[in-house]
Amino acid sequence: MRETDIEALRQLPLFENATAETLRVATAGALLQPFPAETTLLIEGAPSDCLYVLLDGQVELHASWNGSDTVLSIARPVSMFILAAIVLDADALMSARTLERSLIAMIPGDAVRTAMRLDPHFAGAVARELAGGYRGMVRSTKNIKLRNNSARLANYLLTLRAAGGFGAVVRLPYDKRVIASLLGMTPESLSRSFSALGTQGILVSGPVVTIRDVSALEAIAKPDPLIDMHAPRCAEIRADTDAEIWASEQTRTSCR
Amino acid sequence: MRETDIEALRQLPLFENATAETLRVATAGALLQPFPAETTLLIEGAPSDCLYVLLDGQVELHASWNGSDTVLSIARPVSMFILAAIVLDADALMSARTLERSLIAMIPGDAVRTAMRLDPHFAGAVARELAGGYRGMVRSTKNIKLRNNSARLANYLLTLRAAGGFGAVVRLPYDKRVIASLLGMTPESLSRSFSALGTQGILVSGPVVTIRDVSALEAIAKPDPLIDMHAPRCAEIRADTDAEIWASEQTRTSCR
DNA sequence: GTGCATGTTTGATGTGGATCAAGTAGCAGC
DNA sequence: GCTGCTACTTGATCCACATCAAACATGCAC
Repeated sequence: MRETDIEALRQLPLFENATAETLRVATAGALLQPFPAETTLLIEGAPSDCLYVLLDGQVELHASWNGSDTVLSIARPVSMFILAAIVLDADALMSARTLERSLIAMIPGDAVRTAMRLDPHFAGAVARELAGGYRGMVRSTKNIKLRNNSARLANYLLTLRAAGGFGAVVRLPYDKRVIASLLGMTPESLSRSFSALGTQGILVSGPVVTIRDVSALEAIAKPDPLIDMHAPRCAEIRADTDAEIWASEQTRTSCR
Repeated sequence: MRETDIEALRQLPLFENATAETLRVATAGALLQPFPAETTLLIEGAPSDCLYVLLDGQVELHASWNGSDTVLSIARPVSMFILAAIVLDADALMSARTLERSLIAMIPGDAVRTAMRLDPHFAGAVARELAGGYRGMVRSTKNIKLRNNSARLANYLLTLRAAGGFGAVVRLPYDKRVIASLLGMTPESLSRSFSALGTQGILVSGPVVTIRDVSALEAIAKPDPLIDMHAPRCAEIRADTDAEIWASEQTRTSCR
């Protein structure tokens, strides 16, 4: 990777405050590579050789069992994935697939682990990143175990609205079938849940959703700060399951 | 806490290889306290003041939304909980409640974060612990999103069997209603799932389950190493969601 | 434009599992 | 023993959601 490309990695909270030396060690042997859409980068069960950093595009993280498949998270720039597997040098638990043409940095796992050993501050940053990811998964589990399809969809729309600056119009960031799987339902059920929301002032036109009555939507969603990320925010969502980092960052730095 | 009590914390992978100094810093101001059964230690949404280490007993980690409640994990000795919240100095996402009389060490969060800053090796141990917890949550999410009630129960029984040395008889470690919630179903459904397994050579008598035909059970469970922890193991399960650590440890040390 | 693939919606139907309700078993206290 | 409490089971019913199937849209290749 070129020097300027490596600097791009500083957009990650993980490398934000890293010393030049740590960044050099951590990214030794890293590659920057574009991938076409619909490309499988990693299959679950495979050893995790390198940490992936998504610089541009979209990557779906999914898993399968017994012939069926579910989307666990979607990475959006700039974010990384399979950090946990890298830290433990373990097999990946998810598969990764590009949804669109994506620019991805691949950092050898050894380099990351070496940097953790050498730089306590970096190891701390890794720990905070993983803590955020863990909490994202806890939120996701609560979402799935406690809420029904309508409530999950309603909260998802509120999350998008918050991420998009609280406008009345939100744009669905990926195909509805992907959203359906992410929300733990079938595409048919998502479609029906959308039309059920039609009576509550939600208009859907392709990927564009218009929210005419936020309080009606909230009445269905019953949002909860311990599950959702609807709070006013400064940064964009980077991935559905590791959005915790900025949430705590934000608290500390008062949205600056 | 007394010197000898602090040594007990070394049973945690987190402190296993910590220097005496790090252990001293990390546990500064820690308290050791017994709690009666059915005691709420922590309510979700509360600031996480200290890291809890369960030395004896059982603690249920649960969460609620809109009047309903679900068990997310159960901590068994020796394990810790709410590490992620401590690392980020964030509000707890789960409530914690003792299921039986429990002996618990409470370590101030500041001390843990200070130790992370001072000792890179300790920060690395925290990162590995969190990585294990994250992966446990990923497994749990896959379990819930991909499998039905029967498959979840069947795999749960296989997990207990593996943890108990692969004997034909396993003992349910907690009340069935707790297991039901942990597995994401109602007590009624758990009861019916158990009786459905009766035709497959599973006998249930109170907390004792006899597995007469493992392959029949496996045919229902379709166990998957990327979801379950059925593999032969040396250590006991410490908690349902952070059992990943020993799995990787074990790989490295060949079960020694 | 036509043709074809892919994604989405709509309709009909089925079912896994929740809910509601009653009954039973186990156990502590007396 | 009896009483009361709690956990669990069993039965009847219901409903949220999945499944199956067909129609409909959208976009692209040509």
